[in-house]
Amino acid sequence: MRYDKQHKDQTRQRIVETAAFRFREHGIEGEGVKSLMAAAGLTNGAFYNHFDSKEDLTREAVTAALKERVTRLQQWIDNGEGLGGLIRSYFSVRHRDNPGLGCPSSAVAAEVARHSQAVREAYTVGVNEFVELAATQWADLSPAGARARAIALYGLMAGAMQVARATSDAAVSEEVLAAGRAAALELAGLGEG
Amino acid sequence: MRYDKQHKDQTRQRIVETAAFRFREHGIEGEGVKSLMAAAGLTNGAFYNHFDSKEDLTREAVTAALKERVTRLQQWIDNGEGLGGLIRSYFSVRHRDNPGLGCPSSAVAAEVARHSQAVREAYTVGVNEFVELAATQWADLSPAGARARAIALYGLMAGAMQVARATSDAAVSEEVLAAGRAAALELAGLGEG
DNA sequence: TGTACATCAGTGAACGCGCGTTCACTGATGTAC
DNA sequence: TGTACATCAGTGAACGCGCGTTCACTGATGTAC
Repeated sequence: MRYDKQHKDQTRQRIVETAAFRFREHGIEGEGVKSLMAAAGLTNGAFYNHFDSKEDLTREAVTAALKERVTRLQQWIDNGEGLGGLIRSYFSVRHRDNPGLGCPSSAVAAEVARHSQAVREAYTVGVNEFVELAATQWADLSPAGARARAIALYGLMAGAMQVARATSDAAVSEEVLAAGRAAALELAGLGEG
Repeated sequence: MRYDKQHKDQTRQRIVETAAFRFREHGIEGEGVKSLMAAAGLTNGAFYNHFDSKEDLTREAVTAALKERVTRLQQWIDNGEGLGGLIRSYFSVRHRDNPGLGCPSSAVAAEVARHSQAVREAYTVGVNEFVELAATQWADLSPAGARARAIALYGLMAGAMQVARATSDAAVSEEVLAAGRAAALELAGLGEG
């Protein structure tokens, strides 16, 4: 079969998005090329028409997932809810139970740390963009102070979400979400808000 | 060969400790039974004299690693440094660069979330012990308030450490450590301390 | 207008490899007699 | 005291399986003439 002009680009994009989702759900190591391609509606062989290696795709998927999160934050800012909106949506049961569409750091940061320089650079760029945008939300702080707050908030969110997901006891897990939410709002200057 | 009475227990203990170290270094999925046993000075076949499965060992290794962290915190409390000592040692370059002996949550929490109920229960018990002990360090708060603080502190530490490890840029990584440290000390009521 | 050929995204079997697990075997030492 | 046997932690080859990757092939459609 022969395809129209944008077909290959669309397919590639679909693979990246599928990977961004499934890597967050199953871990990067836990998601094989064959099952990933099947989820994208293709067979394993086609993978290498699009990417040099799984590592190559990993880099792109990390970039895509983090870029999507920056867009999401921008939407919270645009609609006036700002960090409060982000934080409340972050510490939700829905987010906890759906890692595939959620925060990449809470899903794969520990794995990224063990990946190649290229993947880690993509991660660093993406996180930095998020932090830079979030830092604009502390009007009363110096740029450096706001950036430090944004980094701490980011770490708190990613870490607390992981603990909430790893916890087997439902009550403890919800306690973790609540404690994380409260501390995050406080960090954002929205305490008791 | 035949061995003295405690030999088997000692070997088993050595395997658990080796696993607790190597799972944190390479991830649970990233550390195979063969290489793990070699690191413990044995061959792969002996593994099943001691454990039913890798999952079984995982449960024990998670328990052991978290128990060790509780002991470590108790030492900080006993020597009078308390949470400040813990936090400063946590956000060190040494801890960042040596995950094998460090915080289990920053290394394998995301993986634990994808493991069996038994592993997640072991994780929950261990984290709970740590949180309970840490919560004793907010003398001025209610038990519930102190527990929420302890949980948030724990999440912040685990998450920020992961971001610091995944970051490829040395300056950014150190910035993450510093921001995490400052926010953690503040959460502990030791701001500017 | 009709036919032969080129294109190329996608197929699916196969590669070597490492995984978790199984199992027949080893061999140093304790015990039985 | 000496010999035969039992014990059992550990060995290492082998199992089936899924991994990431390679590659000869397919076949619908565009292009050449």
